[in-house]
Amino acid sequence: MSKCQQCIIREFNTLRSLTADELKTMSKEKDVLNFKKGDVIFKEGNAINGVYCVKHGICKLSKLNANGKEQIVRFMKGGDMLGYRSILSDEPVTLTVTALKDMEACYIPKKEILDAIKENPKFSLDMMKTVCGDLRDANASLSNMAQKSVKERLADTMIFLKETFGEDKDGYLDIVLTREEIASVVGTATESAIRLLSEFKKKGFIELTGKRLKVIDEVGLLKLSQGF
Amino acid sequence: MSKCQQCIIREFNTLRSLTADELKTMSKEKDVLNFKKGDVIFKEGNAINGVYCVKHGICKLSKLNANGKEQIVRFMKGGDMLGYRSILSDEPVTLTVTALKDMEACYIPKKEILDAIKENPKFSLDMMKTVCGDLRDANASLSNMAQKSVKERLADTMIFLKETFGEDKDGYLDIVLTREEIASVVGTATESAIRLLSEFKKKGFIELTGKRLKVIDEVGLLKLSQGF
DNA sequence: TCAAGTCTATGATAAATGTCATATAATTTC
DNA sequence: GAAATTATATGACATTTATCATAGACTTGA
Repeated sequence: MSKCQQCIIREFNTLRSLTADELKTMSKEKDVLNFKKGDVIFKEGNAINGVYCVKHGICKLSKLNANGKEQIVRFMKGGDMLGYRSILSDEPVTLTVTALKDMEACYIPKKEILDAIKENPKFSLDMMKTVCGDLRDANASLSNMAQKSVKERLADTMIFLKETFGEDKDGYLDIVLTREEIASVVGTATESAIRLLSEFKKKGFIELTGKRLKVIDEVGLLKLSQGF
Repeated sequence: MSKCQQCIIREFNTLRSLTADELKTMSKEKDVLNFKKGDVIFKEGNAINGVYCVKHGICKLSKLNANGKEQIVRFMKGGDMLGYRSILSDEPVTLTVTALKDMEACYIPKKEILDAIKENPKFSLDMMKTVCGDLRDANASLSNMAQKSVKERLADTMIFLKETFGEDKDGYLDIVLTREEIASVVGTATESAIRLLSEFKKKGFIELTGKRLKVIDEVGLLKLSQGF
């Protein structure tokens, strides 16, 4: 079984603040889980008893609204911690998490995290920074969602996906989404997203090959996202 | 000078987890500040070196977007803590805070808060719960903003204002907002907000007397907010 | 491999929302 | 308290966005 102490991904998240001893106990208590593309890791309303430390893969965090439509609230990838909000606030999860690529994640029981918070102020503060960062981003998204047009938001999304997930050797985004999922990030109807993607392609901002997507003119997209 | 130990408001926020000793030091270090309606407490981009524990009054937290429009992200009232995100993540503030009513708030230097986090795990965990709660709310707002119509969001806002700020003896909401501010909460144009308020009034959901606002049919508004 | 299902694309149209113009009401300032 | 400013209200219209319909492309599974 892999040891947390040797896990590289740990350097990218709050677990970096743990002591060697704490890591050892965590390593003993953790489970290594695998998920296939499409697997649901947990669902809105579920009670979970641990956090998931993502090693590889990508997942989406979404909320189902009254009329059955999915709103993607954010993505997570290697290094991110899933479910910490629920654990920390001792509430059921409020988002559904679905794998978008095959994933490997370590399940760390609640107790380990809460103990570490009690014992290790550095970890505690680091954890707070993570939540605070998420909160800052959520507020920024809220403001954008409220005030930008669909076109501007789609441009934002293209840039965000490139910056967050990078490109493969051919320059295509290293994340594959359906048009419906793109629409659900942007907060619009699938048809509207499709239409605007075609427009972006026509204007030379992006390239489309099936579901594969390449950002060609990031500066242009940036300008567009700011309303020019 | 008032003592934190005897402050009732403290019972409503994370400071309730502090020990008597911690409260004593905090009391010594804090400043009591007063703000008039309209005063800006801090601005997007400012560096602050402490948090504000609100005793009385109401303020709005907003973000200015590229085209100069204000987006109200949330409100705070007695018991809430302002600026903690910036302190915890050691970043400038990302929101502008403006008093909507005369306010009294205690300014607590950063050091006191960070020390308490290091020393007192209960406070630390309580603090985390607060941030996590804010994050949950922000995600929910994001999803609503993306998927609900302006009319639905306005209905939500009316209910939210009633639940959060209550009513005076005449049944009017205990918060006074301009139409522009209402629009800025909902995320729409001022004229659209005005039009829909008139419609709500005509349909008997609310009563309008100048800026004073009364919710008459909360159930009706709730149904409307869910798309009926 | 083909049939069924899903996804993407696009036109036509409807509905929602924003913008501009204008008028009146309320508030502020001198 | 009158003039100036700001806030509210509403009409007319433009623009954006959603919805419905249809068709072809792509996947998937028997």
